[in-house]
Amino acid sequence: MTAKTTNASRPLPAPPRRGTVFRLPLTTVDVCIVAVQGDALKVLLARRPADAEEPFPGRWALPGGFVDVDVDADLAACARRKLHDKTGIESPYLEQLGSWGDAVRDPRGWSATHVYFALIAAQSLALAKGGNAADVAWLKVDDILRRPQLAFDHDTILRATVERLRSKVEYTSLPAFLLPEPFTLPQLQRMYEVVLGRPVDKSGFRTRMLAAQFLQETGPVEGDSNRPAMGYRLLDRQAPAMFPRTFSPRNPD
Amino acid sequence: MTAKTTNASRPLPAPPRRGTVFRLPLTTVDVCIVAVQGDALKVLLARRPADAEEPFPGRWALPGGFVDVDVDADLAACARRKLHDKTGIESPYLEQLGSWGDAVRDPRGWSATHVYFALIAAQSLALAKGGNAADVAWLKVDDILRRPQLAFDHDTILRATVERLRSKVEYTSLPAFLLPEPFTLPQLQRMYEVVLGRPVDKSGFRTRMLAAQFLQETGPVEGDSNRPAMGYRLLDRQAPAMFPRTFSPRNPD
DNA sequence: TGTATGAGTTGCACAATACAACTAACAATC
DNA sequence: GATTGTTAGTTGTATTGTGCAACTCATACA
Repeated sequence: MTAKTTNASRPLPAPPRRGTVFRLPLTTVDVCIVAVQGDALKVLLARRPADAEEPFPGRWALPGGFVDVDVDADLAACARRKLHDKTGIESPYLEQLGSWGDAVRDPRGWSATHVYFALIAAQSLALAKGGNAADVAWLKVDDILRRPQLAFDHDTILRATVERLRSKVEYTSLPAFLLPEPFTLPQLQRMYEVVLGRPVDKSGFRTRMLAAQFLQETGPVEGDSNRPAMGYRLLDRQAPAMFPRTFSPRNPD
Repeated sequence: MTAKTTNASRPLPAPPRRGTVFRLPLTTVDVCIVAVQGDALKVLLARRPADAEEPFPGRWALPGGFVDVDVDADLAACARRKLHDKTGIESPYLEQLGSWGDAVRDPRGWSATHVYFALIAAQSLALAKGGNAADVAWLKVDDILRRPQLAFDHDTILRATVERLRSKVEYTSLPAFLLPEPFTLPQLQRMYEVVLGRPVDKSGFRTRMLAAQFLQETGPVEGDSNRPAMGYRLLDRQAPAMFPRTFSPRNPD
C-alpha cells in the first residue's frame, strides 16, 4: 500500500468516497494445477468461452478469474475457490508462484494476476472431470511448452511453474503431494523421475527420503504383483521437507 | 485472467465500456529495499503521512504505492520506479517476493500488493538520503522483527523477505549484490555472515565461491591495512549463482 | 519347484566441505 | 630493520552424503 501523498488524485474502490477517480488494474487469480498421469506431467486447463466478445475465445487457459471482493477473504482463498470449482478438491498442496501484471496481457486493460500452483494426485482426475461439465482437460505440459498456445500469458506462467517445480523437486519432498496416501517409495521415486525427466538412483533415493524424517510407515501395501512394498504417509501435509543437497548424478549426460 | 462466463456481472476498468460495474481490489506495489550497514541488516522505510485521513498516519512502511496504469508498463517497472524515487538507484538486484491481498489489510478496501525486494550496497546510502527529502530511514531489520510496528501487513512482508533472503543465501551468491564492486572475498564472507547471523568457515567459503564461476578477478585491492586482498567483480549482475549444497556447519549450536 | 520381477540392502568409491592448523603479506611500532 | 599484530590466503585431515553397482528378499506365475 503506502500511497504517495504527493499524488493529487487517489484510487477509489467501487463505493466512492471522495476525490477524483483513479484507474485501477484488473485483478485476477490463476491456478496452475499439476498432476502426473502415466509417465507425463499434466496441467489442468479450461477452454475460454467461444463468445467473440471474450478475450482469446476458444483457447486453452489456466483456470482462474477475477477476484470477487464479496466472496474471497484473501488471495489464497480465491485460488482455493477456483481450484475447487474445477476439481472438487478441498485441500491440495497450494503454493504461491508469483504475479504477472502489465498493460497488454489482457485486451480488456491493465491487469495483474496472482498465480498459485497446486499439486494433486492423478487419482482425483475422475472428480475433476465429473465435478464440472465445462470444457476442462488435462494436457501434457511438455506438449504445451513445445508449442505455446495458451490464452493471455499463460504459456509463460506454465513455463515458470514447471521451472519452479523442477528446481524445488531437486531438494524438497514436493513430489509426495502428487500421490494418494499411502504410497510406496518406488512410487514416490517414479514421481521424482517424471518431474525431473531423468532416472534417479534407488539406493540413494531411499536413504535420503527416510533420513529426511517426513514419512510415516503405514504398513505393507499389496501391489499389483510381486513383493509388497512398505506404505508411507506424510507427517505434514502442509509443507514439504527440505534436503541438504540436490540430486546430482555424476555422469551429466 | 480467464473470467468465468457464468458471472452475470463483469469487472470494468475506469473507462467504462458496458455491463454492470464490478468492484475491483486496490492494486499496489511495495519494495523491500535491503542493505548491510556495519554489522546489521537494514531495510529502507518511509514514514506514512501524518494526515489522519490516510491509513496508518505517521507509521513506518515499506516504500510503495498504487500502480499507475498510465506510467507503469508492468509490475517490475512500477517497483523500479518506486525504488528509484526513494534511492536514486537505477538498476539494483530486484526480485519478486510474492503478493499479499485480502479484505482487511488496507482500511480503504480489498487490496492486493505485489512485493519486490531489492539488494543494494550500503555505500549508496548517501544517495538514498539525499535523493529524497521525505521521511525515509534505514532501520535494523532485527529491531523491527523483534517489535513489529510497521503499517499495513508490512511486518509480515518484511519477515517473509528476511526468510527468503536467509534461505536463498544458503545456496546462492545473493550477498554479492550487497557490495560495491570490486569487492574482496573476506568482504563477501562478511555479507554472508551478517545475513545468516552466524560465522562461516573461511576455507570452505573461498573454495565454494571460486568454484562457482561467477566471479572475475579485477586485481589486488589496497585495503585499509595489512595484506591486500584480491578484488572481484560479478560476471553476471542479473542473476545470482547457485551452489550445489547449502552451508551446513557440523555443530548445530 | 523353478523363474521372473520388483522391493529393499549392502559395500565401496568419490566429491564436497567442515574444521583446524598452517603460511604469506602488509602496517605499525620500537 | 627486526618485531609484532593483523588480515589474506593455503593446506591437510576427518566426515558426510551420495552415486553406483552388486547383492538378497518376497511375492506371482508357470
